[in-house]
Amino acid sequence: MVDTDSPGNAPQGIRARARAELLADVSRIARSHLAESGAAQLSVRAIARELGLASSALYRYFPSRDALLTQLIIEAYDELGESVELAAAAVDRDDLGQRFGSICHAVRDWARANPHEFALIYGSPVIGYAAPDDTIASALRVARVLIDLAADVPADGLVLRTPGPLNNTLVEQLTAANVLAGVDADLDVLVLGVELWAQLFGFVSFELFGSFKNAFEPADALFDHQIDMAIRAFGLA
Amino acid sequence: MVDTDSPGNAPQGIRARARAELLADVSRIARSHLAESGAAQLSVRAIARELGLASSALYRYFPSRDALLTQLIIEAYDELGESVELAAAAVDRDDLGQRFGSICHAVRDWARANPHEFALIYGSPVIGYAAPDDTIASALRVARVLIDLAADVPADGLVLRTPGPLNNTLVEQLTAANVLAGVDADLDVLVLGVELWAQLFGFVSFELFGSFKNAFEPADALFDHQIDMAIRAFGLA
DNA sequence: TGGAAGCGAGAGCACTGCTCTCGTTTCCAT
DNA sequence: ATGGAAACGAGAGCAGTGCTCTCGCTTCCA
Repeated sequence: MVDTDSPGNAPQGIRARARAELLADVSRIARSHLAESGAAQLSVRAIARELGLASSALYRYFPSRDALLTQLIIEAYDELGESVELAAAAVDRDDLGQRFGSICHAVRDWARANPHEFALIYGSPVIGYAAPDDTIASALRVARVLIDLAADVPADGLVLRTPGPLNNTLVEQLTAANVLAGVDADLDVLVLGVELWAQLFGFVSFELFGSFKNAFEPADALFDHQIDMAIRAFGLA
Repeated sequence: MVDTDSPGNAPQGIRARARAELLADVSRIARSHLAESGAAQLSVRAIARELGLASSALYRYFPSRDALLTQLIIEAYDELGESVELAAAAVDRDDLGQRFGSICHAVRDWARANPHEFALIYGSPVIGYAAPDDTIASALRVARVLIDLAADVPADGLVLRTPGPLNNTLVEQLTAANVLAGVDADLDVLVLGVELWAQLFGFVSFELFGSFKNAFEPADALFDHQIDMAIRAFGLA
C-alpha cells in the first residue's frame, strides 16, 4: 500500500478520485434516465439502485434532486449550444442565409434527437424552479450564435422592418444585448433576429409537444419554408 | 322523505346530483391548486383533504391523476380558446391588422394571467402523456381563429412569400387544414399564418419560461414590435 | 321490497425525496 | 508515525405520493 499518489494518472488522493468518478457515474446514469423517461420520472433512488448504492449516499454528492436537475439543465444547454456553434461554423461564414439555415436545423435536429432534454430546458420549468444563474451562461450560447449572425447582416437589405424609430425601451434592451455580446448589430436586424429566434423555438416546441399533430406531420417542409421566409425577411435571399 | 325528485331544480336523483356537485367541486379545487402551484404539484390526496374526503373516494370520479390532468388541459384550452375568440370578435372584422393584434394580445394576456395553465398545455407534456383526442378539439380553437383570419387576408398584398410554388407535402397539409376549417385561405397566406402562430407561442413561452430573462423584461415593446412586423409580413400595414 | 349498483372510509402497497445516526475509511497536521 | 477531523456508505425512518382492495352503508331501480 505504498505510493498511492505517485502514479501519473491521478495526482489527487483516493477520495478525490473516487468522488470524481462517482460524480461522473451519477451524471451519466441520470442523463440516460432523462433521455429515456424524461425529467419528471428522474428518481434519485433509481440512480442509486443502478449504482449499487444506498440512496442516502447520493446526497453526499448532490444536495437535492433539484440540484441534479440543474446540472442536467446546464449540460443540455451546453450540448445544444455546442451543436449550434458547430453548425454555424461548418458553413461559409459569409453565406449568411446558409449560416442561418444551418443554425436552425441544428436546433431542430438536436431537439428531435434529444426530446426530453429539450423539454427540460425549453418546456415548462419543472417546478417553481427559479433558474439559477449557473444555467444562464450556458443558455446564452445559442442566443450568442444568433446575435453574432445578426451582427453580420447588412441593415440596408432588411425586407421586414418598421418604418419609424424603435420604441425607447426596446432600443435600450437591444443595445444592452449588443453590449453583452460585444457586437454592434443594427437594431432593426437584431430585433428581427430575436423574433425569429422565438419563432424557431416555437416551431420546435410545437413539433415536439404535439401542436402540429394531425396537421404537419412530418413538419420538414414547413420548417424549410419557415427558414426560407426568415432568410427573405433578413433580405438574404 | 317524499318527493325527492319533484322539485324543479333537479329532476335527477340524489346520487346524480351529488355526483355532479362533487365533480364540480373537484374541478374547482384542482384548478385552484393548479393555478397556485402548477401541474407537477397537483395532488389527488390534497384535493381529497380539502374536500374532507378519503383519497380513495376520488377514484370513484376520476380513474387516475392523469385523467384529472387531462380534464384540466381541456378546460385550459377552452378558456384560452374562448378568450381568443372573444378578442377576435371584439374588433372590426375588416381591420385585419387590428384583428391579428387583438388575437395575439389575447393569447399573451391569458398566458400571463394563467401561467401554470399555459405551461400545462404548451409546456412539456407532463409525462409520456399521449394527448387524448378529447383535448384536440379544444386545442384547435385558437388555431381556428387564426385560420379564419388567414382566409380573410388578401393574397396579393403578401410581403413575405416564396417565389416558387410550395412544396407538395406542404400544399397537401395546408389544403387539409383549409378543408378541416371549412375555409379556402390562400396557401401562401396560410403558411405564413402558421409560422406566425409558432412565433406567437414561442414568444409567450420565452417570456413565461424565462428565456427573455435579463434581456427583455418587460417584453411589451418587443411583443408590440413583433405584431407590427407580422402585420407587415401579411401586407396589412 | 329486495337485489344491484354506487359510494366513502380505511388499511395497505410500492414508491418517492430527504434526514439522521452509526461504524468505517481516508486525510492531514502535528 | 499517529491521532483527530472530515468524508463516506449503509440502513432505518419520516412524511408524502398514486393507487388498490375490502367492507359496510346508502341509493336506486326493477
